[in-house]
Amino acid sequence: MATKNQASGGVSRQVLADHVYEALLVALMDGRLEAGTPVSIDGMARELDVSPTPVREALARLEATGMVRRAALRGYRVAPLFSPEELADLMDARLVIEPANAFMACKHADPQLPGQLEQAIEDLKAAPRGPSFAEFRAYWEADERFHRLIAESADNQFLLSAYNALGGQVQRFRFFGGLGVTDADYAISEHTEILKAFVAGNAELARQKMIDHIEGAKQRSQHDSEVRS
Amino acid sequence: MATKNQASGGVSRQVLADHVYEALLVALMDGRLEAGTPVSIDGMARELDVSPTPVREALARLEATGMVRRAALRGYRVAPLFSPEELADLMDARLVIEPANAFMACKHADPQLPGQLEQAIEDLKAAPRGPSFAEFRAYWEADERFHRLIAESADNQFLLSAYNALGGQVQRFRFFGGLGVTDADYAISEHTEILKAFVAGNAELARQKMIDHIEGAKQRSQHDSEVRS
DNA sequence: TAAGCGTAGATCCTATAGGAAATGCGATTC
DNA sequence: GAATCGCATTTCCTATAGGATCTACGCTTA
Repeated sequence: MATKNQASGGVSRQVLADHVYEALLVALMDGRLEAGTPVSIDGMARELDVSPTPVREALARLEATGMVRRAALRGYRVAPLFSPEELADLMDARLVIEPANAFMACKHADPQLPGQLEQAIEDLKAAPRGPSFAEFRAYWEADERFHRLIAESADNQFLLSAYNALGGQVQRFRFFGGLGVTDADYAISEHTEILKAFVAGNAELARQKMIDHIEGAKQRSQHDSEVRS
Repeated sequence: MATKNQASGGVSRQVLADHVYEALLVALMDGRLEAGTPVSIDGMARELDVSPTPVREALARLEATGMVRRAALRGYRVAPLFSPEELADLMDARLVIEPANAFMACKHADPQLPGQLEQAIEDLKAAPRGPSFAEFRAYWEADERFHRLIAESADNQFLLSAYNALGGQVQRFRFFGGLGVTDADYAISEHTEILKAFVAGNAELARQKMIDHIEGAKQRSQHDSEVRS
């Protein structure tokens, strides 16, 4: 996410910290690193066959996403999975931010946006939905891209930061580790409704459809939580 | 901000990275590190007489606040000051998040909250307002505490994260470097209005007063931007 | 005069080593 | 039997060193 490979070149010896970040992300999403597990800097360095320095930097970045937590002089631990209450809180927070994003993005009326949104929906339809992160990663990225496109088109870097900070956008998908994606059909349908509002240029409708979508996701996530427990 | 000193002990040998973080923060707020200036890891390490490792970690944390930006293999640079347009965007983002915080916080009706808010207002009145960060730091902290108390009382960790992510709460005050605080009287008055709504337990009024406050701050910040340019 | 190249310096990135603190376990004592 | 103390191991934190890359400056050449 935060890293981007430079366009020119090709191989472009990537920074090690990026590899470590990626490896930790996959491990977290697959559920291999369970909630509460301590993440030893030295240990992880041995496991990935690198020095502790890039591991330290990768963990510092991960901490900002909320995936791990740091206690001074005690190291990092994997953040706990969301409780149903926290998941509901996350959706409430999204209900504050994302409808506003949709409204503003629709106001700006970027002519390229509808096409990009449609592409994201198509990718969502095509993506596999298996239980391992390697499988549902494409789904996650398509879903994320849809919401991020809207957040970016709102053209307000701070709202974008706020959206990013929710982070739960990432964490939410940790639930799918070992389960697979469960709400694809609903999500595709609701995304399409939002797209329609954008095509029509109806900002107020876009806001409302976004509300509908997130409230739907909220209810479905509650159901998933109960299944898992 | 993000760091907390452990309660017991007292001296509690702080982590060096925290000192570096603090030093960089002060330098940024005072305007000693101007926008666009490269922040050399090795150079900063020499200047602060530490090794590059804690500097690297401090910069990684600062990057998450938006105060500095990192280009892979090229190091860090001080993020540019906000343009008037960006400042307006920041206020628009606050208008999305903070009124919702106020509404929810008032709904929760923590009996301790009004007293704490009043204390924050009193501190705001008492704080000096000079042009250097050392002088107006107390003011900044009292203002920050007022808004943060409300954000925390909303009792939704994600909205709190979103509020933190704005970060502009910090950056905004970079404008006061060399100028001093300019809108203290207005801020105190508006904060008091918000407090009244909390005391009355009127959530809808709290939301509205927060809107009034931020819109006021928006207009005043625009004025400051013009003065500075 | 302007453009291209090469070298020197600075900087980033990674690895390694060592001191300090924290955790865990066993022995001792009340 | 339970609690406390002490030691060993693990882990974090910081410093130092070296290789790789980028930047800047001066020189050569057309």
